[in-house]
Amino acid sequence: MSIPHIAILDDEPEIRQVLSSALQDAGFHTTTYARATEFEAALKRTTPDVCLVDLGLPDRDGLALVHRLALESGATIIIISGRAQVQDRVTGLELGADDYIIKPFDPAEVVARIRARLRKPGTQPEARNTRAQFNGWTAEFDRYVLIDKDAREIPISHAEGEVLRLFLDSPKRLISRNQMLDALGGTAGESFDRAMDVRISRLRTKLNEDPRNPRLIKTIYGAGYIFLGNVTWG
Amino acid sequence: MSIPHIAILDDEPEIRQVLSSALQDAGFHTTTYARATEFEAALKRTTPDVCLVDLGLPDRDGLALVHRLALESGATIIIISGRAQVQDRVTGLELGADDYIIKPFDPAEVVARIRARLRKPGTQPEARNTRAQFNGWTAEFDRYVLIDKDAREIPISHAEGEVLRLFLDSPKRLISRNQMLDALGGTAGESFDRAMDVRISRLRTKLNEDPRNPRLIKTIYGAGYIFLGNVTWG
DNA sequence: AAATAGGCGTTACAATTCGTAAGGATTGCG
DNA sequence: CGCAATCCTTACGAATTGTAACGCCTATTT
Repeated sequence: MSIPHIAILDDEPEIRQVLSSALQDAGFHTTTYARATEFEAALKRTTPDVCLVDLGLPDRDGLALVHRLALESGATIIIISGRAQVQDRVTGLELGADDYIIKPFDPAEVVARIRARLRKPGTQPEARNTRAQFNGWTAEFDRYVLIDKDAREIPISHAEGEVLRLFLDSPKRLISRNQMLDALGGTAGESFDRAMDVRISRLRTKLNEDPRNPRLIKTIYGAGYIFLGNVTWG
Repeated sequence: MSIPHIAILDDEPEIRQVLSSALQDAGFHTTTYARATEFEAALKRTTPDVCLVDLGLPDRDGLALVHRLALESGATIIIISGRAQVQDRVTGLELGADDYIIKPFDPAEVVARIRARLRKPGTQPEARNTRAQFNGWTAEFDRYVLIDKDAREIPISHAEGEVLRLFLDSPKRLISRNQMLDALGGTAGESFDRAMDVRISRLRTKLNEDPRNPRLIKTIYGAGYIFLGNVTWG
């Protein structure tokens, strides 16, 4: 499974910060926006899996934005709001929001509610594409093979494939060990992160990475990994 | 779509009454239960679309019930509870609830939250058809025959057919051994899962799978199997 | 009813996968 | 430069899976 992507739209920097770090700790990718215009511009390029929207935005009517989002994107929308009246909540939900969280909130509950959403079938971010290309390589995930520039096929194991798929789903983006662990169903084992090293090591071998100078899978000391290929799916 | 059916489980008659009439006014069918045992008995006959569960039940641990429900039924589960601590909510959501509403609640919000749930495209049970096609093959389950691209008929046994039908019902999805066992009425025998291997092995043979590079039935080490064909029923 | 054939679970053994351990290499910091 | 933390790699072995061979059971035929 790939890493779900959460968009956070809130005008208060502190709240963006709190939510973003809590969600990242929980294994999600996050992107934050301070204004609706930024957010809408970003939506033209890519759709997140979940949108956290603060209704108290200064530069736009938040409810109208929620409504449009719901109609057009199919993403899960969670409103965060200081307005606690039942009528506000009902209106928000009727206009298309999937959930409504009242400030002040506890980040742990936000995480739990997002997890509950993503658990349901049909909301998982797995478009489960089957083939991707990057830097002369082709990966075919239905057969679990890598194909190099000379059309030679190199089989990869399932575990290696899942790691590679994770990278290809989020290229040029830092992926922490924690994110890998729970994206790949880490059994929270004590030394399971060592296993992840090994998986990546084996993958690097098959990708002919030069250990001194890895071109595709780069290690960020103390933080995680980053995949540097130019990926196109399909 | 037919009229959604909401089950209400609460030991206080007044709350049952309030919820039930609000939901009926909103256009849902409702059934109420005062005790978990009643509720569970009813579940054996039919599954509601949404379950409203009060956690303060006297005769059972509500959370355990929620957990079991979530695992087995796939229905939407909404907890209603007087316990307002964040930790309670997080626990309930982690155990499989889809939403968590705190008493005292406003019936209008309950309705809005249920509507928001049912708006999402959910999976519905499909009619059990008798013929399916995939990747040049045709399977006919009334006669238990496989037909290859050259219109040659290959008989398959009942046990093989059941496995194949399971795959065709959930293509491109991981199916764990346990799911197979209880879908096919495995008596959880000690070494009965070995039998499943053999069934699959025989099925693969009839599908002309290359053992080194299976294209249709893929094994995922430690997890189960995935069927990769493009299936159309009918 | 006996004989026969096929379905299917069981067993056993070979092959594969993948985590773990251990030791070496690298990075960051004082 | 030295030390500690982090990371890489190799070898090994436990667990999982594939499949051939065997035998029990049931149904069908004679």
